[in-house]
Amino acid sequence: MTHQWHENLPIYKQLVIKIRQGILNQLYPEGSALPSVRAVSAELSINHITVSKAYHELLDEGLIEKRRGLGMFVKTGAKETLLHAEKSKFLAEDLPNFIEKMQQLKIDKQEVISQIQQLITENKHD
Amino acid sequence: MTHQWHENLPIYKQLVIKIRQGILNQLYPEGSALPSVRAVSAELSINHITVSKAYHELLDEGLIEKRRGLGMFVKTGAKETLLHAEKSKFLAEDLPNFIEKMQQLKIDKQEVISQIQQLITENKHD
Amino acid sequence: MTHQWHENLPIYKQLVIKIRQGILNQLYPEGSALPSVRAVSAELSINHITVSKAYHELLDEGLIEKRRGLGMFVKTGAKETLLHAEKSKFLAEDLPNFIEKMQQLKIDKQEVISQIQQLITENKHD
Amino acid sequence: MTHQWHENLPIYKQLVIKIRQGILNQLYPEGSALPSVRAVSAELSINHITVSKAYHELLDEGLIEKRRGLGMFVKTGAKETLLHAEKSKFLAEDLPNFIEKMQQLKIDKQEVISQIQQLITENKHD
DNA sequence: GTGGTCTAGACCACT
DNA sequence: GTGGTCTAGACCACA
Repeated sequence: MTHQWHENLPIYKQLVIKIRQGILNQLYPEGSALPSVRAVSAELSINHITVSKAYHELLDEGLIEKRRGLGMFVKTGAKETLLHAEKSKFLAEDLPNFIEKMQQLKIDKQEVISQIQQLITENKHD
Repeated sequence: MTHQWHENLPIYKQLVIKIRQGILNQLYPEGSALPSVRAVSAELSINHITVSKAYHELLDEGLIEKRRGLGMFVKTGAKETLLHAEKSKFLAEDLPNFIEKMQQLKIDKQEVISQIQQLITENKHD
Repeated sequence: MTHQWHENLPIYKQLVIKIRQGILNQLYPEGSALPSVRAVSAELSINHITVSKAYHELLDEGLIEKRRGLGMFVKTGAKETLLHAEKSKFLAEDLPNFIEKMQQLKIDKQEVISQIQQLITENKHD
Repeated sequence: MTHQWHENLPIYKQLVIKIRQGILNQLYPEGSALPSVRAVSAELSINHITVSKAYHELLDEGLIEKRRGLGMFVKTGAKETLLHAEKSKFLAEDLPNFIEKMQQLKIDKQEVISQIQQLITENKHD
């Protein structure tokens, strides 16, 4: 929310975000192996070091672990950790920022609320 | 590698945002002069080139104008222009992003809505 | 003590160690600037990325800070932090390991103690 | 980038160390057979090649020998050889390193000496 | 001037 | 096969 200038983000950072989402989406379930550095670098046509940098960031966040000679694996508990962290951040930062901006711009609250209601009900399958 | 893409906007960008808010808040009413580059750079202990860069960005956005020998002034209509632009951006980007994130994290919609209701009613001047 | 195989350490890691010592030695007093990435890479004839990696590790440890456009600076309190951390590690890991090894190898305790006494008194200027 | 150069010795190296200690401890007396590669790899859930690598390192050090069709055996004299080698290394490397670090961190020598005295006397069998 | 990112290609250690 | 490190050289954003 705060700064969604996703475009100018360095490639490795975009990768980090994509993988984080993959963990949340069960695309990479806990215990599963991430695609190898080489595989990703080949698939996306980017340097392997760039991929490695992304994986290291996830390593530092404690979301994945290295098994030597085998590759990178999603840690057990990673999804929960992530969900928790992002939820906290959302409630502590994004929500207040959002509301503050809404007020500053004198956006009609009813318009916002109805949009939220509407979009939520559309995806009732959640 | 775990680094700052949080509040680490470039200084000049932070300045731009602060001044934009100043225009919205009437801190810098239309027609008024902005503090000189020298003054700002001294007060914030930053390079004058950084300040200059911020002012140029505002110039390019058409929010302020240079009066030779006198300095930078807020253009008439600046506030309206700004309000319009930011509102559009809010509705087209921030709101959808916000909602998407809400859903992805399965945040309870009622909690969010009630927070919005509450904070808005506190500031009855809406 | 544990594994002092300093040789096989990657260059960037050796650099990290050298700079940590520099901070302890007052070679890089708190608040002072570290030599620029380029300067170091030129002086040691190593790739600038390698230097950067070392600086990042110190950044992550909270020993140095980046001032944008200006370079890397030793944080205030860095020396104290370092000293504390290393002392703790020494007492909690190195000392016990040392003693355990001494016993396992049945090294004469008097020999060790006298060596310590001797070497310490030689450097009385501490 | 803040990573593991702590206890993250390669697995085969950890094995080598463990077996060396086993020889010193009489867990593997001279002339006795080491557990088979298969047995070790199964017990520790590691690749048999890793185990093999460890055994080869011990072979190269002359501490064990291969008896064709029977497996690996601790050589006669192995314990003595080991004790000698480790003692030399301890006195030539570990002790000086230890003392140097002690001085650099300005650790009180009396504290260290008394700890040594104490822990040694606890194990009166010295 | 500073650091940050990326590429292309090489070599190494571990399993 | 896996990841880790390094080089040489390029381009960019920030101050």
